[in-house]
Amino acid sequence: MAAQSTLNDPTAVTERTESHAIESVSIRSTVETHRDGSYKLLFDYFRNYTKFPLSSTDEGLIRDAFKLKKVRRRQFLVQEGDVSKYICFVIFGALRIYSVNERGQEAVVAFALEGNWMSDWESVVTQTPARYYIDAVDHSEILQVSPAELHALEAKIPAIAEFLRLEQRSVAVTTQKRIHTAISMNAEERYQDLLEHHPEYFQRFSQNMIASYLGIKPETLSRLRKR
Amino acid sequence: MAAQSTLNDPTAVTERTESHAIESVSIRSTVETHRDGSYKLLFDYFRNYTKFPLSSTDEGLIRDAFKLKKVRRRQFLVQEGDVSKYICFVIFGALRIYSVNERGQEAVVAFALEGNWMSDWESVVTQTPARYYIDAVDHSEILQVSPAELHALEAKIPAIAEFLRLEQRSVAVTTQKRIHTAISMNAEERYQDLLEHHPEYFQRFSQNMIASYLGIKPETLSRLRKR
DNA sequence: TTTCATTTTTGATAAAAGTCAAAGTATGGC
DNA sequence: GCCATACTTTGACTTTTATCAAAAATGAAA
Repeated sequence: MAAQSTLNDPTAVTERTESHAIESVSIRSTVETHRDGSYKLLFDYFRNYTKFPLSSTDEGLIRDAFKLKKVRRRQFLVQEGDVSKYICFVIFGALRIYSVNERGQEAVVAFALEGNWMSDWESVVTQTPARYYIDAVDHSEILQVSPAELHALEAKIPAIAEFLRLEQRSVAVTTQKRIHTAISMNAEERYQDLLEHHPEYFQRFSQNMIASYLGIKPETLSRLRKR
Repeated sequence: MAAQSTLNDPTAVTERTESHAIESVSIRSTVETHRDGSYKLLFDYFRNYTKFPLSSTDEGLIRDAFKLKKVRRRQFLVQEGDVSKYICFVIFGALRIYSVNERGQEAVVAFALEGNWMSDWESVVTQTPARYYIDAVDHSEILQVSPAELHALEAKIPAIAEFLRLEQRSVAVTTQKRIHTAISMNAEERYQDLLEHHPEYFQRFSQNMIASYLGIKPETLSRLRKR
């Protein structure tokens, strides 16, 4: 399966991580501070989301496991048929995961912005070929970790173990809400729901992508917006 | 959120647990064997799904944590607004989780048959009022466990810890597939998809419920079936 | 078996969303 | 700043699905 993390249910956490994302963008002039800024967002993420402390030793272990990667706009991280190796944490930029059906129509399953996680879990976990594409909507910087490395960290760092527990729950909560929205609301209601819960998506993603996320055609979204 | 477990991705496991479900039904004449038969399905479930052994001591701990409950047709396990206390494992029968919108329309989020798990995870995990109703579609027998007890078992029994890891993943995989189906397929395609992946639902649930699960009206489902 | 309630089907019509084509509008790469 | 490309909007029309009403079919209880 595919999943964007939304551990941003607790509002306070989201806001803190997002402010750090901005910080990491503003200092990305030198390689060294940039690196630090990138990992700092991740460390703060673990610290804010769980109640466990994170020592500088822990930080070192995390730094070794998570590889920094820069991707340009439209660059693929995963293509359909690949066996996906990594789970991604977005430092800045935006990712999207989507499928393409036999008619060539795209369906956006999830977006990920700064401080969100993104992975084709089914592929990563079961080591089967991905059903989805993951690509960068904007120039982005991400941290990649393999499930094996993450599992190894889990045994050493309680904050990571706790994170994984909460993360999986959060994915389940988020996806279930989306099922509910998809099966019980019409196009207009889904649009209003997205406006309410993810107004930032409208700043960051094209109408085409938003329409695809809502499961409607761009023309229909355009008409909804006119009202 | 709400989630039906579908740890039945590995086909072999599903088939073994389902055969046990039938067994437990056939021996439900005396209280003692019935009890044993019920728990046996759960033990086998843990054994088949993970590679860790389960000692008789472990079985005793599990027996203490999971409470057997019988529910009659249409009986509610959770009502909207309740703070849900338990995670359920279905021994026999069928459960359904659904929402009711302001117009009184129901939307079935998930079904659970023998060997499946059912819970309003959001409510159970965050101790917030449930958005959903869970009720029995048929006379059913279920095992209930609180998240706290399950967490306690996790520390003592590796098979349980492994189960929880895999279970959460599985919920995520299943729900993600459902999102994909919901946003990228039309009514006919969703119907065909359900026929292919869950033909048993058509034996166990009314057309009304199936339609609701597919996000269409009963009249539309009836017309699709005519083809 | 008969009866009553519920579920499913059918038909006519309405509303929602999709399709196709074309005209505007942005915008990112040079 | 310009151009080519991609994105968004608009209009006319089609298809899909919902709605409403009523008739069959089913099935559970007396």
